[in-house]
Amino acid sequence: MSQNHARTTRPNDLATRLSAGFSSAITAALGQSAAQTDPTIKAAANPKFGDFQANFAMGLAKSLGKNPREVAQQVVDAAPQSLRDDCEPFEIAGPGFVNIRLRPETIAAALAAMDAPTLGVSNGAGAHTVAVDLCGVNVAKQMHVGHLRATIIGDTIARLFERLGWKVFRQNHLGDWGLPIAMTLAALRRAKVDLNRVTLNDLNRAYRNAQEQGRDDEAGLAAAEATGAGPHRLAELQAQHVGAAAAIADAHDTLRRLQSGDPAVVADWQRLIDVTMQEVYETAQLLGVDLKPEHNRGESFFRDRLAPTVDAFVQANLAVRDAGALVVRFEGRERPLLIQKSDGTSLYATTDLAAARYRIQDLGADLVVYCVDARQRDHFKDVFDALRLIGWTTHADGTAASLVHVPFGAVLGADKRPLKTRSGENFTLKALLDEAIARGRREVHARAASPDAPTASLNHTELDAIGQAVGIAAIKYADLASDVGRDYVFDLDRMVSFEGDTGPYAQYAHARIAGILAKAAAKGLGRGAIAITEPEERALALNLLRYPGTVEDAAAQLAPNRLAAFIYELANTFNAFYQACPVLRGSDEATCASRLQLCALTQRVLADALSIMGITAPLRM
RNA sequence: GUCCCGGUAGCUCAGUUGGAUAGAGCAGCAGAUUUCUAAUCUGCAGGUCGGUGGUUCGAGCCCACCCCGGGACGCCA
Repeated sequence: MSQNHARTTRPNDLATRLSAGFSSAITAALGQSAAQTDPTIKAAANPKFGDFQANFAMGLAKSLGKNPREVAQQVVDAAPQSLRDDCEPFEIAGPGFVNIRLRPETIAAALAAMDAPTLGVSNGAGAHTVAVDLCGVNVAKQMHVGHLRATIIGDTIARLFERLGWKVFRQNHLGDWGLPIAMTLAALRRAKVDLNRVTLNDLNRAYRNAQEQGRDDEAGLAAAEATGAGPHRLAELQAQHVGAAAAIADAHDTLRRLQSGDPAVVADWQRLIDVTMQEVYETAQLLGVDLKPEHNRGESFFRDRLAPTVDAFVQANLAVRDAGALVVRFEGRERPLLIQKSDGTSLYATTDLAAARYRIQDLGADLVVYCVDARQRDHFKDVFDALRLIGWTTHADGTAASLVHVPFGAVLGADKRPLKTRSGENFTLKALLDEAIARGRREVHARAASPDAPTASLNHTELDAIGQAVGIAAIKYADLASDVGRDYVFDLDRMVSFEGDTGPYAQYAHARIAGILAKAAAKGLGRGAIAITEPEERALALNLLRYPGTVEDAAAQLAPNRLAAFIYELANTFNAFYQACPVLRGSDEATCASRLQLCALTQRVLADALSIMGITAPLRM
């Protein structure tokens, strides 16, 4: 599951350096038999234990039949000079922990090394390729909260890999083909609707109506007959039955004409896609998500690959007929994967198989990530297994691609049930975003009304822009900050309350830094070498140094919440630093220069981390 | 019925190779402001980590069983 190729060796990383130092110390002290022991360097659980701790001694002592504290002492005594130079004298504590406190010069040097355009994040220069399945909208349907998650989680994962220098293919697997679209298209054409003047709302309504028209209420008819419903009700249901049959026949006819390339039908179909996608792109832009027409790889893109896909499974004897349908069976699993319906048409699994093959073999993806609703867990498990059975996960050079479903949970309302409007419909994404932006703007305007607020001099338009950034950050951060696999309650009050672990809190820390740097620039104050003296400076510095490793971990684990946790910690330690360590007032020139440098680096890291989540950081708020 | 995911403070959640006294935020209480942006900071209080048993020097984490909640289970996607 873990994508280890997202991790690289960073010799400048402090934990990496400590780990290497202790490894050689262990070998020197205890011989080759212990050479494979992981020093297990971790950030200290508590600042009073130092900056890092090494936990190797207990396990090692166990296997050697020795006292853990003695083992720790032996290893510490054998520490190479480079390790001694980096650290204060080691302490052995508790059952055998080695407490590690870095010398301030070590921290300062590491910060100086990090002060490069990359901020210490390694750049694989396109050595690896990932395809990220995201967004997944359906043509003629409004985006709702489910698409919010598929879109922003996918975009963040894509950005994580981009930041690490991977070649990234965003894949928007549109629902733009098949009977549902044909039903909508047929209904619109029957009604002679002018498709040059329709909005997505119109399409959405047509889609719903078409679905309802097509719903063949045989069960209702049977029940009505059985319970002796009145003749009026029976006639109604019979009419519905007949109407549904006609609508479906029309849809099938439309689908056939679409598939055979009837120019008029194809043009109308394209128009539905254009109307839908225009709004999708607008929403993506509003959300700070990189999603454009070139990322479209919808169902229609794979339509000519479906038959060959089915054939390949049949040829390989992996698909068998069952009740007229074609299924792939798996060892030790009851549930088969259906790849062709009994009427000979294919279904979503078929498209997913074809799409995965395309991503691996045509795009050359080493890793294929699916940001899709958690309810499709079993589906992807089956699809992935089917792909492995037929061998499509292997590249021409024999290397294997990894397939990972990032299942995300539902967005719930206050009642802990899937978020719905009062009338029982899904909230459109647009409505949610509009509300969040309105809230963000209200807060920003309210604050700007105070004469001594830094934003007091800004005009209405400028404040609106900041408010929009705040509102969007509130929603995105709240979504990305918890484990994506879990459901969460959509509580706008909490998200835009601007207190605690929120996007606006991080933006605020960033704006505070920007304020200091602007004042310093106005006074002509320069930056200088960083010197770590106060505990708040040390805490901030150590957090900054964790950034490259955090980006790699978040990518390797496909876990945006790791990045969010880092952002919160950084904002938090900065605010504590801000409180305790004056930068511009009451500090001597060298301290001021050092702290300005620390501020500048913090701002860059904060902005960089937020940018991976597609969140903008205003200079004033 | 089978399978999957979850259950950690009043609420919302962190906690990945098993490590010291289980951490945050919100809500509550007590403090800090002639401010480098108080959308902040400091402190206090709050826990049978669903339960039972097991493995281990050591378990929120690993194993077994059970309880509770949610979800998925061939011709929708």
